[in-house]
Amino acid sequence: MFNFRIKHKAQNSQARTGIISTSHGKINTPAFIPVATQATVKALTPIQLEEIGFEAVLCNTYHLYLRPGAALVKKMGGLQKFMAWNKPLFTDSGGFQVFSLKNGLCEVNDDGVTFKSHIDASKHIFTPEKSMQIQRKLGADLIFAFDQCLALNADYETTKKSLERTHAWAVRSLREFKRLNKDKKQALYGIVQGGRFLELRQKSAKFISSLGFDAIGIGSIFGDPKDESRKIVEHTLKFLPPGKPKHLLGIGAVEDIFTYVEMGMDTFDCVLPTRLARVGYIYIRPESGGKPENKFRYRITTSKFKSDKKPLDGHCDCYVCQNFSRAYLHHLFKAEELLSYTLATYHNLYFFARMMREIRESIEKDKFRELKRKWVK
RNA sequence: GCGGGUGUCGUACAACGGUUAGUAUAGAAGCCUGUGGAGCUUCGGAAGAGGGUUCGACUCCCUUCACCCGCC
Repeated sequence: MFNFRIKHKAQNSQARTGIISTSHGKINTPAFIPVATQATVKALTPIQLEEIGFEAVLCNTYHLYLRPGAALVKKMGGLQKFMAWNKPLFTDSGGFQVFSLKNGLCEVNDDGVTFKSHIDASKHIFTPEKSMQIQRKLGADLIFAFDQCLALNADYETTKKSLERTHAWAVRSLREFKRLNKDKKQALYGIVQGGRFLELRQKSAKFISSLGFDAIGIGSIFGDPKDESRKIVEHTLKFLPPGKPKHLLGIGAVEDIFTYVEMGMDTFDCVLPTRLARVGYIYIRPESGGKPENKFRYRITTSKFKSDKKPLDGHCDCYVCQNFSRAYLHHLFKAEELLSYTLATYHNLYFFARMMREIRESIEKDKFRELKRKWVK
């Protein structure tokens, strides 16, 4: 099942709150979706994710297809059962991972993408149909059409060609999805591409909207340069159906989230808080000095924290900040102790969950602008 | 005690009688937006001591000190 209900629209911006309903429960939007690449949000248990307050995570089709394999996941009862996450779940289509494979490990033609596994260099092919079949076997509630991701600096002709391909793949993805999804268990996001060209983005937005996807994702936005990314998303949104959920793929810088929530985006997935946690970046709230200039974070590994008794963030009420000092986290990172990953990830994700909760509350009280001003000016 | 060997960044190793003594790792600082417990960038850091040979010694010689191995 799938349903999206808009709860509240802001008065002086496009920001809104809503609820995405799936077979595995609800997602209150705007929401940040942590990435669980290999069917795990690295270093955390599902119980911890729930405790932090997340209602959905996103897994990667590319990784799970290569290992342990979609058939195995299906045999184990589906992704949710396999990873003990009994809540809404997304899978990415594999398009981006294939795109980001290094030094020509992949080759794209109109049919699909041929690529070599980063694990054992074995050869594989992804087509829109194959991506749908794999995502069906994995069994996530919310899945993505197979698209071609492109670098933002690609020239017009390249982008145009790529967009035509993505559109053809969108049609094929949807057709295969409908064939497989007779029981309506899953919902499919179409993906808008078009690189840095507003004209192509517009064309893509209109085309993808016309196909009848359950929801829309916007792809190939990389956050920087900010002005350009903002213009692209803003322009794209003008041509998308207002009543459908909109997901911004791969975006997760704090400043960007405020920007795009204000424009009307509903969900975001990003590796930033988790990946950065693993190398010692700690997010801090504005009350503690977090601001766009420092990207709301600092590095706990710097030697000045060696004997700092304070919590990671003095204005954070998460489990980590209530119980551990910066000195302890600093030590764990220096000693490469496993707990460092868990504690830093827990804190960073808590930071995001709380921020999103505050964003939702502010929208419903018509105070999003004030909250945004407090965070990003 | 005798014989042999080795002394080079914190650690492990390298080269060479002649520009600025190299590499790895550790250290310091920074980067990461649909993969990355990985990776990348930058910086700091060394000839055991003393003497001799030589235009010039980390390199060759001597003394001394330290450590290692073997023997009694």
